Order: sequence, then C-alpha cells, then structure tokens
Amino acid sequence: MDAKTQAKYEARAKIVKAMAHPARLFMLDELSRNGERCVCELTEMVGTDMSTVSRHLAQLKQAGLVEDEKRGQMVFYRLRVQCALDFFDCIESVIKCNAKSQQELLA
Amino acid sequence: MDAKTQAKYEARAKIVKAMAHPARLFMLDELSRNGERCVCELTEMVGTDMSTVSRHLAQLKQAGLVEDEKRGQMVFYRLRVQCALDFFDCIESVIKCNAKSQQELLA
DNA sequence: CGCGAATTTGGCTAAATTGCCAAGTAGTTC
DNA sequence: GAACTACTTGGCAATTTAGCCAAATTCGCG
Repeated sequence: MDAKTQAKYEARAKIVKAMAHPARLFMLDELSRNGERCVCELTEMVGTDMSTVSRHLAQLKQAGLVEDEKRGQMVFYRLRVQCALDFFDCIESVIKCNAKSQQELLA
Repeated sequence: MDAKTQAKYEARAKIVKAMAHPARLFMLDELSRNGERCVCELTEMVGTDMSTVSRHLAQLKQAGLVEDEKRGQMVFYRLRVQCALDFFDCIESVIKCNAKSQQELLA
C-alpha cells in the first residue's frame, strides 16, 4: 500500500472513528431527528458528565460531522452533512443481516 | 437514555468500531472489489505483520462484516453483507462535504 | 460589578487498541 | 514423519481513548 492509498484510508478511518462510540452515535441520531440540540440537552439525554459530552461533540466537529453555533450562553450543535444520515441505514442493514444469520443458526 | 436504548447504540457502535481503522477499511474495500482474498494476499497489500492482519480480520468477522473459509492451508475472507459497501459511499460523501467547506474557506 | 448557568479545558487514572515477536496449530509435500 | 507454508494465538510495550473532577471561560442578570 503506497503512501497515497494509506492517506486515503486514514482520512476515511478518521471519520468512521469519530462515529465509533455509542454516545456519539446516539447524538448524531438525535441531531438528525431534532435538527439541533444544546450541550446541556444532550448531556441530560446521554447521562454522563457534561465535560464528557463536550469532548464527544468536539470529536464529531473535528471530523466534520457536526457544526456548532453559540447563542447566548448555550452552544447548539447540528449535523453538518446530511449524508451522515445514510450511515444509520447502512448500520441497520448490517444488524439485520447479523440477526438473520443468528436465527438461521437456531432454526 | 434507558438500558434498551443504550444497548441499541452499543450494538451499532460495535459495528462501526470494527470498521474504524485504515487497514480494516482497506481490506473491506478490497474484498468488495475482489470478492475474496486470503490472509497472505491481504498481508502483502496492507504491509504489516501477518499476525496483525489476522487480528484485524478477526475483528471484522466478530462484527459480522466478513466470513472466512479455509481451503487447504489458506483462509479466504469475503464480505458477509453486501450492505457494507454502502458505507464507503457514505464516507465518501462526508469527505467531499468537508473538502468543499475547506475550499470555501480558502476562496 | 458579582453571581450563577453553560461550556470547554487541564489533569489524571483506568481501560481499550495496536503491533510486534515468538510460539502454537493445521495442512501440504517429499 | 520432517520440513515448509499459512494462519492464529499468547504475551508484551506503547499509544490512544474514555470519563471523571476541578479549574477556567463566557455570557446573562440583577
């Protein structure tokens, strides 16, 4: 694998990595449903420390998946790319495929 | 977030996590292009230790993304779910969105 | 200004991930 | 069965990640 190919897959991996955590997936999903949410709302929903949520959001932002806007003392986050939504369908497909195979094993 | 919701996002995160590495993404992509590959071929392409590649493949298998078949002394891996292919289009979209924003910043 | 709420950042520890080498297993060949 | 190839697994060190608390920052309000 040459340097260029390597760089290509590293760039892609960065984005996937940013999504590779239950809390971050949840927040992406929530933002896709609700348009935008402030950190305190997400914190309440996720149920961990606000500092932790803030760091998760920073990762999503860094990957270019979300953008933030400060209004007053609150910071609102929203999806930056609608395309991120398709991911969930993809993941869902894999889950269904796996579930199906599981059932076939039992039958 | 109740236990059920938690479990849902954890299951999804497992799958995403399995893909969150340049070498694993590369191998998935390669398998999607080529149908199947043995560990030694992938090892040569990726350029790391065979034991490392083997462990990467084990992770993909564990997530239900690939399946393996031993033929002779070689083990061939192939995609288990075609749906995994869509992921790459999704990632590509995000990359393009990001690149576009970058350009707009420069212009 | 001084206080309080929302958020980020520093610092730390625990846990997970990665990658290598070495050893083990399995199948092929002579 | 000895030697060889393909692969997996054990074990270890280095790096990264996650989550908490505490401190810093920023804004709103009286």
